[in-house]
Amino acid sequence: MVTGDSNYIKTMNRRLVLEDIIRSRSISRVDISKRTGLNKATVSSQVNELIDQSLVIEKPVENYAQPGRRPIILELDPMSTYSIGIDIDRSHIRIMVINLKGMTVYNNIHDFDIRHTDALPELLPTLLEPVIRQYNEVYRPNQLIGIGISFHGIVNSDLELLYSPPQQLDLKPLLSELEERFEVPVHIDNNANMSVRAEQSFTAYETNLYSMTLSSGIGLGILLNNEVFHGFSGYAGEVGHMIIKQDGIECRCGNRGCFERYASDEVLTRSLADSGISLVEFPTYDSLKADEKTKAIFEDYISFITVGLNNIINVFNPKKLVINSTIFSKYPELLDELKPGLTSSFIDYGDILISPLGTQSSALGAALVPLAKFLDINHYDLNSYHIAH
Amino acid sequence: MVTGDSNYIKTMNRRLVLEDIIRSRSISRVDISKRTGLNKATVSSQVNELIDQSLVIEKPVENYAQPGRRPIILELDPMSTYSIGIDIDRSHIRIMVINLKGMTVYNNIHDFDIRHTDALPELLPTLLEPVIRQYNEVYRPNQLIGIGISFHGIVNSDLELLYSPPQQLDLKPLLSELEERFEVPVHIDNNANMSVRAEQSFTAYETNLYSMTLSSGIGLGILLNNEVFHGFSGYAGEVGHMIIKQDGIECRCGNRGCFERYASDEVLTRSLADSGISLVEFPTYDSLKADEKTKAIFEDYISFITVGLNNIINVFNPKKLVINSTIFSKYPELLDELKPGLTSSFIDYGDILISPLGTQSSALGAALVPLAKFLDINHYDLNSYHIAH
DNA sequence: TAAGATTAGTTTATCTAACAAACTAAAATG
DNA sequence: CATTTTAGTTTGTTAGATAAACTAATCTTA
Repeated sequence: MVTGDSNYIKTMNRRLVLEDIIRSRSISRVDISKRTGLNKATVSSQVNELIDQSLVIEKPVENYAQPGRRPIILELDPMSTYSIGIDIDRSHIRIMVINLKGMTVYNNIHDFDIRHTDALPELLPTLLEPVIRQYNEVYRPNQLIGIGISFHGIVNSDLELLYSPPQQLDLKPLLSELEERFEVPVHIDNNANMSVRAEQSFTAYETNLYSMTLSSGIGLGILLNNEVFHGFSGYAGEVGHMIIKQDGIECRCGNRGCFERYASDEVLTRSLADSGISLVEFPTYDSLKADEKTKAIFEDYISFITVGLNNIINVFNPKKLVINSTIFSKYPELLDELKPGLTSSFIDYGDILISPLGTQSSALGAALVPLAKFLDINHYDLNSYHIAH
Repeated sequence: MVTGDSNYIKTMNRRLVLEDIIRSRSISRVDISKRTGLNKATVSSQVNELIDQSLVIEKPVENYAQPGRRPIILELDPMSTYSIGIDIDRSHIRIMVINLKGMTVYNNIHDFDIRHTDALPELLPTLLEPVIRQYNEVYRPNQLIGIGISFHGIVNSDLELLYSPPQQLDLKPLLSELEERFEVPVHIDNNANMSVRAEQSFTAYETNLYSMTLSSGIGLGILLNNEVFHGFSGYAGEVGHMIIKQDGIECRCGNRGCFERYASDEVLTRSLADSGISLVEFPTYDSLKADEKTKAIFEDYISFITVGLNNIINVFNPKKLVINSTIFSKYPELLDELKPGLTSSFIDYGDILISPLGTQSSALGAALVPLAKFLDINHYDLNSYHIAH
């Protein structure tokens, strides 16, 4: 059992200091002391250890006109370490490299076929090898601190991947292959779970945050108390399989009337395609609504999304919820049309946002996991940073 | 901000010790040391303070045949303090008194009419006065440590009660009236939230636990990390207003097709009444299924409950979920008929239980809140105790 | 029944890390 | 150039955890 001793409080206070440096971007020792409530001496000793560990660097302050000794500005050392995030969806593999400050320094997409998922233990090292070789030169040698992988399927507590059409894959061989090859920890999780971490770090910092991801299916990344909520065996957040219509359309899961059979981006795209409309050409929202048929398709889509959101909101009463959807990114007007449907007497929420990270969110979130583990911090609030895409 | 210092670790370790004494019921200092990992000396000093505070008593061990010095058995002092829990539903007020060990020492029901909710600031003191006078004599004087009240409606973060038909009541006058009159803290919450605390303490100890309460409406008490999850403004767990049928039956909340319009105990009871059947006479389940009409009513009920449970399970992936329902208590066979409906490919849960606490759970949970606050502990695991009903 | 074995709980000395207060450092101000 | 101001460091104190040595109390066995 975890007990309280001197080691415990030291780790705890180290975390407070480090989290504050990250959140503030640039901050002096005194200000950390004021903000955290820790004694100046405590902050000094903690900071000096962080500098010894090459995590934090000191910078002289510029344009300072107050009397008194100038503060020494503390920042994360961007040249300290780097982390790799990988997102594996049905047709692509995205590989991202981010530095300690969460800045994207590499971002590349490879074609992939979900049917060849079992080839990943050979494919991934091949793709990663040149990337790692390159960044080991940019940074101090061997400063890769970990790899995070996002899968578009359930990653259960036995480290198995469950995906559609109902199929199961043991991920342990892939993990050990990568961990042995590159000698770093490898973290895996579902894409919605990885996304919500990225949204917390880059979009909207909340200790409790929810990220609804609409693509081929619908998943909800749930962040409670700065931690991804996985449930008892890793199946939490499978909101795509909430039943919103009894005896409705058949779903791959075996039930009928699942939310994702009505409101996923894939379903909408297919409905539009059946009417001869492609969103690739990016028609304006007004032009789409001009056509009676597509107007009806969008209205249906909105009404189903509203039902799902209504259910999620009634369960979680979220302060903030982020929607990650290509359709919503293209047509933010949808959000305004949806909100009037969320006004029943016993419903309440703070804000619903459209993700600015889009399809990059899961790879970004995946890359954040090793960083947070390495730094031993609970949250990684980078909202004050400018993000390089 | 909460920082780590000597005071912090002392409180933390005190909590570990006290929680272990409660969970074990009877335990020696050495065993606490072994179980928590705390040093023997630390446990001794913590325990001695708990004894000084009259929370713990020492007892000689009986029938001990091992060599060596006999352990001194530690237990909570049942005569130390008491707590009051009140449940206010649509037609009754239940008042319970429990001691430090969570044992029920008083349990009484008064008639009440929900339409007179605004009369509570006068009514409650009148009902409580004689109870408190009596128990101040049984225990050391003035050892009431707090009052918890469970309401069958949403208690939001502004301390307002929202209930059906849509109505709003400011609870602050009631709170201050009671706190001034009896000079103890008063805690309020929704009935499902209070219930889930009681289920954790008495039915199934889990750090994450869910309790679905079916009565006039349907609520989900959500316990995450030993804490009731309220969401951003107190509206979390309103699963009764999940929409399970688009354009379905009109609900008091303003939407259509809400879960509780199909699966609440009240709805089933009314459907049966319309067919001339009353459950008060407690017909056997077989006799109910013999009649085609009632059989169909029950099948509908099960199918709707299954949809709601499916949705909750897909969101939370619970290890344990407790159903609190008069119908399920009467006919536990319903649970077996329901489970085959929860077997889709992407669903997983540990166990679904029927509450053994029944209609007492919310008052019990309400009484537990002041105890846990007073003891400054995170969980109150009384599952090893025999409960006196 | 007395010595030895065994286990429970206490006492003592040590250590760690936080803290308060006194200090030094380094700047603007007038 | 003395004064003021603020940042950061050094020093001494304190609380509480720990390990190890101790005392207490009991059973075992010769």
